[in-house]
Amino acid sequence: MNLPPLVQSFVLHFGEMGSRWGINRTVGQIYALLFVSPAPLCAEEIAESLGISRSNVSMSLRELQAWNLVLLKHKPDDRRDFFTTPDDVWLILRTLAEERKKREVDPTLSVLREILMQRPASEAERHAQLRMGEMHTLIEQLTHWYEDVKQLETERLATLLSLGAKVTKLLEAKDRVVSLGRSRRPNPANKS
Amino acid sequence: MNLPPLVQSFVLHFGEMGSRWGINRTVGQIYALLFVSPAPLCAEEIAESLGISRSNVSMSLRELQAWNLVLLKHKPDDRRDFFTTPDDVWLILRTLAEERKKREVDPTLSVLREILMQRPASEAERHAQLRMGEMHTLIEQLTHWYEDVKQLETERLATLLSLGAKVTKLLEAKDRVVSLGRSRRPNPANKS
DNA sequence: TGGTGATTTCAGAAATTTCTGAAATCACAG
DNA sequence: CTGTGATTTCAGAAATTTCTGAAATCACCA
Repeated sequence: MNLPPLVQSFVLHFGEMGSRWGINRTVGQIYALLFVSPAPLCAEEIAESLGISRSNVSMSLRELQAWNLVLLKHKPDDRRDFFTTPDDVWLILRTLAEERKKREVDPTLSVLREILMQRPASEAERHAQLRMGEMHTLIEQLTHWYEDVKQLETERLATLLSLGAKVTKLLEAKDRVVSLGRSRRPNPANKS
Repeated sequence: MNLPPLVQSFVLHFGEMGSRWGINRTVGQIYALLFVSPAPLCAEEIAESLGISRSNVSMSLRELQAWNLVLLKHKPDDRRDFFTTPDDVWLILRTLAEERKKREVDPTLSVLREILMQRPASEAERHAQLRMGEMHTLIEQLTHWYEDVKQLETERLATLLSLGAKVTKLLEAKDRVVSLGRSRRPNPANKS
């Protein structure tokens, strides 16, 4: 591997991290390299910089493309493909979230739903179903929240983030104002 | 593997999922099994139900303990250890978040900070640092938000979730109220 | 059509991770 | 102490994942 020291530390760290996720080391390294490169790189350059085989690069790029994490660029009069990452880190975050949801959350939800449809044949199964029901409910709540906030423009999303828990203060205020007298359900956020 | 069919599907799915995360198949399966079991299980029973070796169970339980994901129980007059998961799925979620942060986010932040301290020795390094700076900022924002909302009681957290993007409506309302007479253009980032 | 270079595929090699059984350790009761 | 059973450790076996080089494919040009 033949890279400026700063870049090298970053790339190596992402390699490590990659293997701690589902992604493998090489994929992580390639991504990191593309992320910090001032200009798009072609496969050959990547193989060169990271000291890995050309074919490995090809397979790993394919993986990254499946994740929608890289962009393809072309230079005039050059038929090689060049690769980058999107500039906007928020966009990268969104993509990551979306893809992980697709691969991890959605299949889990569907397995849970399927199991919950079935009729338990024993006491053990009945209890198991209850537990899975709890898990299912939780995941659905999280998913709904995600589907909801992912619609927000980045600027609003950032505002929301920076407010953090302080929004609950707002909620209390709102409850005081809005729900004079007629709250249907005992709502945790309106201790008056 | 000798389990009621519903439980078996669940356990197998979590095994798959486990390997898609950093956790390995067996660890995922054990966790799933404990999660749905009506009563705590001892290592022997786990090995038995999943058809894996006793020593494998021992190592995997140790891994789960390192993640704070299992609880140890004891029966009177029995010196074996029995294992369960917490009842409260929200608590499980919190633990998971905390541990993943500890293992994935914190080290990344610290690598980034370290790199950002250094003085770039070339144009390429200068650009790389800029990019890493963007990433660092984003991760910090997310982390702060997390540190903030994780303090909330579960009930409040749930309320917040269920509101989702609707809180931005509140924010707008608040902006209208607060900024009466001040700047015309409501700036989303002007919390006092 | 054949030539050129870029890219992908894929079978097997290499590396890594996971799993096991045997031995070691531990905790406690007699 | 000594015996008993539970638990952990760990070296090597087994399984899985990752990586490579050679061959195949592709896209374009003349």
